[in-house]
Amino acid sequence: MTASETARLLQSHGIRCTPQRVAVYQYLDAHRIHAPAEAIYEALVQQFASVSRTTIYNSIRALLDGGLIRTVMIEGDFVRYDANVSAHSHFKCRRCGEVFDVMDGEAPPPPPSLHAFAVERGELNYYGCCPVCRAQAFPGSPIV
Amino acid sequence: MTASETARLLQSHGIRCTPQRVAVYQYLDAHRIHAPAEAIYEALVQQFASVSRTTIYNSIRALLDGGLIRTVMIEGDFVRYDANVSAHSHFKCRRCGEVFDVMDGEAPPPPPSLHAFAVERGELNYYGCCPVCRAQAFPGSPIV
DNA sequence: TTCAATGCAAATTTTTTGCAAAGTC
DNA sequence: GACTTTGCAAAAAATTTGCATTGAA
Repeated sequence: MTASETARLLQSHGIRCTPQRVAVYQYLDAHRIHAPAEAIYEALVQQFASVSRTTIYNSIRALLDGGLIRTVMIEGDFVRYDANVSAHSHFKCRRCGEVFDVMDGEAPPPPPSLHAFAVERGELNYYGCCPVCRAQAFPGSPIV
Repeated sequence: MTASETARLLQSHGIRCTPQRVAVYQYLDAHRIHAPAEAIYEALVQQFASVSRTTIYNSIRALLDGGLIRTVMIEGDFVRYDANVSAHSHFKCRRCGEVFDVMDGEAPPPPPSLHAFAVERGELNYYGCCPVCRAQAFPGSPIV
Protein backbone atom coordinates (compact mmCIF):
# COMPACT_ATOMS: atom_id res chain seq x y z
CA MET A 1 0.00 0.00 0.00
CA THR A 2 1.50 3.30 -1.07
CA ALA A 3 1.81 6.27 1.22
CA SER A 4 -0.91 8.18 -0.62
CA GLU A 5 -3.27 5.21 -0.56
CA THR A 6 -2.65 4.90 3.17
CA ALA A 7 -3.19 8.63 3.59
CA ARG A 8 -6.57 8.37 1.87
CA LEU A 9 -7.45 5.41 4.07
CA LEU A 10 -6.70 7.38 7.22
CA GLN A 11 -8.68 10.36 5.98
CA SER A 12 -11.65 8.21 5.08
CA HIS A 13 -11.65 7.08 8.71
CA GLY A 14 -11.57 10.63 10.01
CA ILE A 15 -7.92 10.52 11.02
CA ARG A 16 -5.81 13.59 10.33
CA CYS A 17 -2.79 12.70 8.25
CA THR A 18 0.81 13.10 9.20
CA PRO A 19 3.78 11.25 7.75
CA GLN A 20 4.31 9.58 11.12
CA ARG A 21 0.77 8.27 11.34
CA VAL A 22 0.93 6.97 7.80
CA ALA A 23 4.19 5.21 8.63
CA VAL A 24 2.79 3.67 11.82
CA TYR A 25 -0.15 2.24 9.92
CA GLN A 26 2.03 1.03 7.07
CA TYR A 27 4.34 -0.70 9.50
CA LEU A 28 1.51 -2.53 11.22
CA ASP A 29 -0.12 -3.40 7.92
CA ALA A 30 3.09 -4.76 6.42
CA HIS A 31 4.35 -6.54 9.55
CA ARG A 32 1.56 -8.62 10.97
CA ILE A 33 3.52 -9.62 14.04
CA HIS A 34 1.26 -7.93 16.61
CA ALA A 35 3.97 -5.42 17.35
CA PRO A 36 4.19 -3.45 20.56
CA ALA A 37 4.77 0.31 20.57
CA GLU A 38 8.49 -0.13 21.11
CA ALA A 39 8.88 -2.24 17.94
CA ILE A 40 7.00 0.37 15.94
CA TYR A 41 9.25 3.04 17.41
CA GLU A 42 12.40 1.13 16.49
CA ALA A 43 11.18 0.69 12.94
CA LEU A 44 10.11 4.30 12.47
CA VAL A 45 13.26 5.77 13.91
CA GLN A 46 14.97 4.47 10.77
CA GLN A 47 12.77 6.69 8.60
CA PHE A 48 12.27 9.63 10.95
CA ALA A 49 15.42 9.98 12.98
CA SER A 50 13.76 12.38 15.38
CA VAL A 51 10.49 10.55 15.88
CA SER A 52 9.52 10.23 19.53
CA ARG A 53 7.74 7.54 21.47
CA THR A 54 5.11 10.14 22.30
CA THR A 55 4.27 10.34 18.62
CA ILE A 56 4.10 6.57 18.34
CA TYR A 57 1.61 6.42 21.18
CA ASN A 58 -0.35 9.41 19.78
CA SER A 59 -0.52 7.80 16.35
CA ILE A 60 -1.60 4.47 17.77
CA ARG A 61 -4.38 6.20 19.69
CA ALA A 62 -5.58 7.99 16.55
CA LEU A 63 -5.57 4.75 14.55
CA LEU A 64 -7.41 2.91 17.32
CA ASP A 65 -10.03 5.66 17.54
CA GLY A 66 -10.51 5.49 13.79
CA GLY A 67 -10.94 1.72 13.94
CA LEU A 68 -8.03 1.05 11.62
CA ILE A 69 -6.10 -1.02 14.12
CA ARG A 70 -6.95 -3.07 17.18
CA THR A 71 -5.25 -3.94 20.44
CA VAL A 72 -4.24 -7.51 21.16
CA MET A 73 -4.58 -8.14 24.89
CA ILE A 74 -2.57 -11.26 25.49
CA GLU A 75 -0.01 -12.32 28.10
CA GLY A 76 3.08 -10.12 28.01
CA ASP A 77 4.43 -6.92 29.49
CA PHE A 78 3.13 -4.64 26.78
CA VAL A 79 0.12 -4.00 24.58
CA ARG A 80 0.33 -5.32 21.05
CA TYR A 81 -1.35 -3.80 17.99
CA ASP A 82 -2.86 -5.41 14.91
CA ALA A 83 -3.79 -3.89 11.55
CA ASN A 84 -5.91 -6.94 10.84
CA VAL A 85 -9.30 -5.88 12.18
CA SER A 86 -11.26 -8.75 10.66
CA ALA A 87 -12.61 -11.53 12.87
CA HIS A 88 -9.81 -13.81 13.96
CA SER A 89 -8.10 -14.89 17.13
CA HIS A 90 -4.58 -15.39 18.45
CA PHE A 91 -2.25 -18.00 19.86
CA LYS A 92 0.69 -17.11 22.08
CA CYS A 93 3.60 -19.51 22.45
CA ARG A 94 4.76 -19.34 26.05
CA ARG A 95 8.16 -20.64 25.07
CA CYS A 96 9.23 -18.26 22.32
CA GLY A 97 6.69 -15.52 22.99
CA GLU A 98 5.51 -15.28 19.41
CA VAL A 99 1.85 -14.42 18.77
CA PHE A 100 0.27 -16.27 15.84
CA ASP A 101 -2.90 -15.42 13.96
CA VAL A 102 -5.68 -17.99 14.14
CA MET A 103 -7.78 -17.11 11.14
CA ASP A 104 -10.25 -19.99 11.48
CA GLY A 105 -11.29 -19.23 15.02
CA GLU A 106 -13.26 -16.37 16.44
CA ALA A 107 -15.08 -15.48 19.62
CA PRO A 108 -18.51 -17.13 19.87
CA PRO A 109 -21.57 -14.90 20.11
CA PRO A 110 -22.32 -13.52 23.57
CA PRO A 111 -23.95 -16.16 25.80
CA PRO A 112 -27.37 -15.67 27.46
CA SER A 113 -26.02 -14.15 30.66
CA LEU A 114 -24.82 -11.14 28.66
CA HIS A 115 -28.25 -10.38 27.19
CA ALA A 116 -28.55 -7.08 29.10
CA PHE A 117 -25.01 -6.03 28.18
CA ALA A 118 -24.14 -4.08 25.05
CA VAL A 119 -21.36 -6.26 23.65
CA GLU A 120 -19.08 -4.46 21.23
CA ARG A 121 -16.64 -7.23 20.54
CA GLY A 122 -15.21 -10.52 21.68
CA GLU A 123 -11.59 -11.56 21.87
CA LEU A 124 -10.31 -15.12 21.88
CA ASN A 125 -6.76 -16.11 22.81
CA TYR A 126 -5.06 -19.46 23.06
CA TYR A 127 -1.86 -20.23 24.92
CA GLY A 128 0.59 -23.08 24.66
CA CYS A 129 3.59 -24.23 22.70
CA CYS A 130 4.11 -23.68 18.97
CA PRO A 131 5.28 -26.44 16.61
CA VAL A 132 8.83 -25.12 16.38
CA CYS A 133 9.24 -24.97 20.14
CA ARG A 134 7.66 -28.40 20.52
CA ALA A 135 10.27 -29.79 18.12
CA GLN A 136 13.03 -28.21 20.20
CA ALA A 137 11.60 -29.72 23.37
CA PHE A 138 11.26 -33.18 21.83
CA PRO A 139 13.95 -33.45 19.14
CA GLY A 140 13.25 -36.11 16.55
CA SER A 141 9.49 -35.95 16.85
CA PRO A 142 7.67 -35.07 13.66
CA ILE A 143 6.16 -31.57 13.64
CA VAL A 144 2.90 -33.15 12.26
CA MET B 1 -12.39 -20.55 54.06
CA THR B 2 -10.35 -20.48 57.24
CA ALA B 3 -6.67 -19.72 57.33
CA SER B 4 -5.74 -23.31 58.13
CA GLU B 5 -7.97 -24.67 55.38
CA THR B 6 -6.32 -22.26 52.98
CA ALA B 7 -2.91 -23.28 54.27
CA ARG B 8 -3.68 -26.92 53.54
CA LEU B 9 -4.90 -26.00 50.09
CA LEU B 10 -1.65 -24.21 49.29
CA GLN B 11 0.41 -27.12 50.62
CA SER B 12 -1.58 -29.63 48.61
CA HIS B 13 -0.60 -27.62 45.54
CA GLY B 14 3.07 -27.64 46.46
CA ILE B 15 3.13 -24.03 47.60
CA ARG B 16 5.11 -23.22 50.73
CA CYS B 17 2.96 -21.48 53.29
CA THR B 18 3.43 -18.03 54.72
CA PRO B 19 0.78 -15.85 56.32
CA GLN B 20 1.10 -13.40 53.46
CA ARG B 21 0.50 -16.05 50.79
CA VAL B 22 -2.49 -17.37 52.66
CA ALA B 23 -3.89 -13.84 52.90
CA VAL B 24 -3.35 -13.15 49.21
CA TYR B 25 -5.23 -16.29 48.27
CA GLN B 26 -8.00 -15.61 50.77
CA TYR B 27 -8.43 -12.10 49.43
CA LEU B 28 -8.72 -13.29 45.84
CA ASP B 29 -11.04 -16.10 46.82
CA ALA B 30 -13.33 -13.84 48.83
CA HIS B 31 -13.29 -10.87 46.44
CA ARG B 32 -13.97 -12.13 42.96
CA ILE B 33 -13.41 -8.77 41.37
CA HIS B 34 -10.38 -9.76 39.27
CA ALA B 35 -8.18 -7.61 41.43
CA PRO B 36 -4.84 -6.23 40.31
CA ALA B 37 -1.74 -6.51 42.49
CA GLU B 38 -2.23 -3.00 43.84
CA ALA B 39 -5.71 -3.78 45.18
CA ILE B 40 -4.39 -6.89 46.90
CA TYR B 41 -1.61 -4.81 48.40
CA GLU B 42 -4.04 -2.20 49.70
CA ALA B 43 -6.16 -4.88 51.30
CA LEU B 44 -3.27 -6.76 52.88
CA VAL B 45 -1.62 -3.68 54.27
CA GLN B 46 -4.56 -3.51 56.67
CA GLN B 47 -3.61 -6.88 58.15
CA PHE B 48 0.17 -6.75 57.75
CA ALA B 49 1.18 -3.15 58.15
CA SER B 50 4.67 -3.84 56.84
CA VAL B 51 3.75 -6.00 53.87
CA SER B 52 5.53 -4.99 50.69
CA ARG B 53 4.49 -5.01 47.07
CA THR B 54 7.39 -7.35 46.45
CA THR B 55 5.71 -9.92 48.65
CA ILE B 56 2.41 -9.44 46.85
CA TYR B 57 4.08 -10.13 43.53
CA ASN B 58 6.04 -13.05 44.99
CA SER B 59 2.89 -14.57 46.44
CA ILE B 60 0.98 -14.12 43.21
CA ARG B 61 3.75 -15.87 41.33
CA ALA B 62 3.71 -18.79 43.77
CA LEU B 63 -0.09 -19.12 43.52
CA LEU B 64 0.06 -18.95 39.71
CA ASP B 65 2.77 -21.61 39.58
CA GLY B 66 0.68 -23.82 41.84
CA GLY B 67 -2.35 -23.35 39.60
CA LEU B 68 -4.49 -21.89 42.39
CA ILE B 69 -5.11 -18.61 40.63
CA ARG B 70 -5.11 -17.42 37.05
CA THR B 71 -4.29 -14.20 35.23
CA VAL B 72 -7.01 -12.27 33.47
CA MET B 73 -5.54 -10.57 30.41
CA ILE B 74 -8.07 -7.94 29.47
CA GLU B 75 -7.87 -4.28 28.50
CA GLY B 76 -6.40 -2.13 31.26
CA ASP B 77 -3.07 -0.93 32.54
CA PHE B 78 -2.42 -3.83 34.89
CA VAL B 79 -2.72 -7.59 35.14
CA ARG B 80 -5.73 -8.89 37.04
CA TYR B 81 -5.89 -12.13 39.03
CA ASP B 82 -8.72 -14.59 39.56
CA ALA B 83 -9.12 -17.33 42.16
CA ASN B 84 -11.83 -18.86 40.00
CA VAL B 85 -9.86 -21.30 37.86
CA SER B 86 -12.87 -23.13 36.45
CA ALA B 87 -13.86 -22.64 32.81
CA HIS B 88 -15.51 -19.27 32.38
CA SER B 89 -14.94 -16.03 30.54
CA HIS B 90 -15.04 -12.28 31.21
CA PHE B 91 -16.75 -9.10 30.16
CA LYS B 92 -15.16 -5.70 30.62
CA CYS B 93 -17.29 -2.58 30.70
CA ARG B 94 -15.38 0.15 28.90
CA ARG B 95 -17.36 2.81 30.71
CA CYS B 96 -16.91 1.86 34.37
CA GLY B 97 -13.97 -0.48 33.94
CA GLU B 98 -15.52 -3.32 35.90
CA VAL B 99 -14.76 -6.90 34.85
CA PHE B 100 -17.69 -9.31 35.12
CA ASP B 101 -17.63 -13.09 35.19
CA VAL B 102 -19.38 -14.84 32.32
CA MET B 103 -20.00 -18.28 33.72
CA ASP B 104 -21.96 -19.63 30.76
CA GLY B 105 -19.33 -18.91 28.14
CA GLU B 106 -15.96 -20.44 27.55
CA ALA B 107 -13.35 -20.57 24.85
CA PRO B 108 -14.23 -23.00 22.04
CA PRO B 109 -11.88 -25.92 21.38
CA PRO B 110 -8.82 -25.09 19.28
CA PRO B 111 -9.70 -24.83 15.57
CA PRO B 112 -8.05 -26.97 12.87
CA SER B 113 -5.23 -24.54 12.13
CA LEU B 114 -3.87 -25.15 15.64
CA HIS B 115 -3.63 -28.92 15.20
CA ALA B 116 0.19 -28.90 15.38
CA PHE B 117 0.21 -26.58 18.40
CA ALA B 118 0.12 -27.80 22.00
CA VAL B 119 -2.76 -25.72 23.32
CA GLU B 120 -2.76 -25.37 27.11
CA ARG B 121 -5.73 -23.10 27.50
CA GLY B 122 -8.07 -20.65 25.82
CA GLU B 123 -9.24 -17.29 27.08
CA LEU B 124 -12.38 -15.49 25.98
CA ASN B 125 -13.11 -11.83 26.71
CA TYR B 126 -16.00 -9.60 25.75
CA TYR B 127 -16.01 -5.81 25.76
CA GLY B 128 -18.81 -3.31 25.81
CA CYS B 129 -21.13 -1.51 28.16
CA CYS B 130 -22.67 -3.04 31.28
CA PRO B 131 -26.38 -2.67 32.15
CA VAL B 132 -25.78 -0.05 34.84
CA CYS B 133 -23.73 2.14 32.52
CA ARG B 134 -26.25 1.68 29.73
CA ALA B 135 -28.95 2.95 32.04
CA GLN B 136 -26.84 5.99 32.86
CA ALA B 137 -26.28 6.65 29.18
CA PHE B 138 -29.99 6.30 28.33
CA PRO B 139 -31.94 7.30 31.47
CA GLY B 140 -35.45 5.94 31.55
CA SER B 141 -34.76 2.88 29.43
CA PRO B 142 -35.46 -0.43 31.11
CA ILE B 143 -32.36 -2.40 32.08
CA VAL B 144 -34.06 -5.50 30.56
C1' DT C 1 -4.67 31.07 9.83
C1' DT C 2 -6.32 28.17 13.11
C1' DC C 3 -6.25 24.26 15.54
C1' DA C 4 -3.94 19.85 16.05
C1' DA C 5 0.29 17.01 16.10
C1' DT C 6 5.18 16.58 17.05
C1' DG C 7 9.04 15.92 20.07
C1' DC C 8 11.55 16.72 24.15
C1' DA C 9 11.97 16.13 29.04
C1' DA C 10 10.12 14.65 33.01
C1' DA C 11 6.67 12.22 35.55
C1' DT C 12 3.69 8.28 36.50
C1' DT C 13 2.55 3.57 36.95
C1' DT C 14 3.38 -1.28 37.05
C1' DT C 15 6.51 -4.76 37.93
C1' DT C 16 11.22 -6.62 38.87
C1' DT C 17 15.72 -7.08 41.21
C1' DG C 18 19.53 -7.21 44.89
C1' DC C 19 20.20 -8.13 49.34
C1' DA C 20 20.07 -8.43 54.53
C1' DA C 21 16.88 -10.07 58.06
C1' DA C 22 13.33 -13.20 59.32
C1' DG C 23 10.59 -17.31 58.70
C1' DT C 24 9.27 -22.15 57.00
C1' DC C 25 9.78 -26.99 56.92
C1' DG D 1 19.75 -26.00 60.18
C1' DA D 2 19.28 -25.42 55.29
C1' DC D 3 16.99 -23.06 52.28
C1' DT D 4 13.13 -19.85 51.10
C1' DT D 5 10.52 -15.84 51.74
C1' DT D 6 10.03 -11.21 53.35
C1' DG D 7 10.54 -6.29 52.95
C1' DC D 8 13.24 -2.35 51.88
C1' DA D 9 15.26 0.51 48.44
C1' DA D 10 16.28 1.10 43.98
C1' DA D 11 15.84 -0.07 39.16
C1' DA D 12 13.51 -1.18 35.01
C1' DA D 13 10.04 -0.94 31.59
C1' DA D 14 5.75 0.83 29.56
C1' DT D 15 3.04 4.67 29.02
C1' DT D 16 1.40 9.47 29.92
C1' DT D 17 1.75 14.46 30.53
C1' DG D 18 3.18 19.53 30.01
C1' DC D 19 4.61 22.57 26.88
C1' DA D 20 7.03 25.09 23.18
C1' DT D 21 7.61 24.36 18.21
C1' DT D 22 6.07 22.68 13.96
C1' DG D 23 2.77 21.17 10.64
C1' DA D 24 -1.87 19.99 8.39
C1' DA D 25 -6.12 21.55 6.37
